[in-house]
Amino acid sequence: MATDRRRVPTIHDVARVAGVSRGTVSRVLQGGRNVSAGALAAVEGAIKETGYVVNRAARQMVTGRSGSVAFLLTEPQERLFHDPNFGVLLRACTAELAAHDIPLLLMIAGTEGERRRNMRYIAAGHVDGVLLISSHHGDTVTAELHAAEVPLVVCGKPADASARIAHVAADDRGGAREMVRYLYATGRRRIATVTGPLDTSGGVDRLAGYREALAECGLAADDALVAAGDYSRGSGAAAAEQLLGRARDLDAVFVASDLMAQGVLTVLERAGRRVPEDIAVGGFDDSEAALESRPALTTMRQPYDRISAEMIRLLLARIGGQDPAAVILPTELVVRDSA
Amino acid sequence: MATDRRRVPTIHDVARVAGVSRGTVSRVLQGGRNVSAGALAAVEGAIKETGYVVNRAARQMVTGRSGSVAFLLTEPQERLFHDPNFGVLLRACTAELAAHDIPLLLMIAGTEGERRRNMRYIAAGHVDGVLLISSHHGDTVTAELHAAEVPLVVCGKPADASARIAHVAADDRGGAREMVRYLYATGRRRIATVTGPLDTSGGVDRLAGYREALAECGLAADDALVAAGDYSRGSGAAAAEQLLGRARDLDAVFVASDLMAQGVLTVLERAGRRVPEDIAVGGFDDSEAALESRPALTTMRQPYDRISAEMIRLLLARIGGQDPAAVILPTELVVRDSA
DNA sequence: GACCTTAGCGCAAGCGATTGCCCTCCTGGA
DNA sequence: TCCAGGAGGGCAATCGCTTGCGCTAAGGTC
Repeated sequence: MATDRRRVPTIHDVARVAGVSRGTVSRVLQGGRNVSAGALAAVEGAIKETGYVVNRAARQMVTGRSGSVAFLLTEPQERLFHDPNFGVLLRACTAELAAHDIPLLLMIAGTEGERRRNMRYIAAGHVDGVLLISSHHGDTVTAELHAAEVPLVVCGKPADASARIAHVAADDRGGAREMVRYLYATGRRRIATVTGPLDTSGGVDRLAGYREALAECGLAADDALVAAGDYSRGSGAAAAEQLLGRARDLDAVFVASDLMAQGVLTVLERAGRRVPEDIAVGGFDDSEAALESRPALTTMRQPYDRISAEMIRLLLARIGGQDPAAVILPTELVVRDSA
Repeated sequence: MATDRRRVPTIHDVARVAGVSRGTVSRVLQGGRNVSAGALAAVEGAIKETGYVVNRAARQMVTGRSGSVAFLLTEPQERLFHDPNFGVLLRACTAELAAHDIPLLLMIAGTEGERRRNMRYIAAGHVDGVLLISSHHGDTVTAELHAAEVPLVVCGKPADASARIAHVAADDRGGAREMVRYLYATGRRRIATVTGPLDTSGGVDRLAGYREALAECGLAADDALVAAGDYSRGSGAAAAEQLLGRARDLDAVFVASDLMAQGVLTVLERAGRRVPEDIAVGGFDDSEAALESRPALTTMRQPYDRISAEMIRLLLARIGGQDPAAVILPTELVVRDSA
């Protein structure tokens, strides 16, 4: 505040004001072990008085910890922020980390060059850990980070389940299953699906859940009722066209993402099929898109707030030396107008 | 524990391998002034051989520069990522900074506590500069950062034009003017507007551009034709309801954001007004939303890639000690189906 | 009262980079 | 042959913090 100096106060200034040594001040900063109540109070007072804020660079030099973590996106550019889920996750992670006073570095590895630069940065120890948002089976980032022994938590199930990689995911299979059973319960018998990309766990698992539910309901699996998408709106529309062409009698479709469901809805509308009267549509995510659609989308909610909170918890545990753990969170059926 | 013994190479290792002193290695890192060609080659070889990466914390200690910048959002939580513009800007800034090898810290100051924490962090010198995304006139963040003499570039015109604050903005007034003149040129004579929040420069300037264009076209200003929104879809819908109630004869509406325009479109559809036959709708932003809408939105494109590039350029210049500058970038009319 | 613990805390050694200072050479002009 | 001038590069101080080491003094035990 009114410190005439433009200089930022250091631990030394605090020590002088408090009448103790720098070591003691540092001990207070570290939690106050082995510090008398008197010294503690003096130091805390001095910190307030001087407006001291620790110099993270200096701390990092000796501890080797940067006190920051990376939020690494390895999706292709276009999908990045078009898909509202990323934004929601990013915001939640930022807030969660802020509560721990840990800044979040946003890293986007769209191109190969960016990927390399970011890996270099991470491997150099500039961050304490990585929150990885990527799910494509082909990509090597997960393996690289794992090999580099960087504390890592992946959002979604990593492709290579054999490696013990900490991750947090929604219960894709269970969620899909519940949605399809719901469609069945409302009287639908020709239930199609638009899948997510099948080189992601989410895509695969939701399809598996769909099939499982069909079997449980005693409905025959029919490949004509399965169309692939890539989570984008456009791919949802394309898939819907296919389905309409292949199975004119379908009366419901489970779409593996809300964005794709929007595409499906527009195609159905254009084709003159009423939703939900003629065809019921169930989405997945409960993103912004679900509320925007007309009719409002019945969907499976992914608990992004809990997902991000768990990711942070797991990452901090990892950084603290604990073993990698995995968390699968339940989804929740949100019934609106489309089914 | 994963505390492996393979130590990260330091400048010392590089010096040893290259057969020079640490000082010389550092000189090479700083650009190679006063270094002979032979030493330079030796050092570069040694860097490659050892896989050396500078320790930014150590560098920061002596230079006082962190080598990172903050991307600070002070908008209320909800608007944050629902509005696709933020995402676009964030992505572009990240990419632009990455090209300079500067990591971006994402900071969200939704609540008062977050605001304080972030200000503290910034004031402590943990970042070299701030990209501020905020436009509400009431907020004090801009002033605070300016007072703290932190290199700062604001996206959008700062409320307090008197302070010399570096900023980059689209030509809101000119863009609005062009859109309204376009609507006039296509034969519209009862042109309404849905404004953005009037405590932001964008909101105010687009309204000013609207009025200016009306005057130029010889149309009378009519308060019944002006409804206020806050850039959100919902507010656009509400504004459209108002306008329909107040001026049933309107034949065009200039909406100050694409998101609001979506809201307007749904209301018009519900009211049985055809777009563009009965009523033309012009948006602003050319965001994702413009393409999603039905009919596809005619809108003014904000050049986000250029905006972000300019923001980074200005910020780096600021950090380098140059005086604050302002850049206003032209918008571009994108004609689609709604007008 | 002598002897042990042990809590509290000062001391100072680094962490890895930058940079001012100075010492060597080398070159060229007188 | 000498010397001035300048380029190249080594040396070491320095940035702010953490932490192991060891000293002091306050209790506890017998």
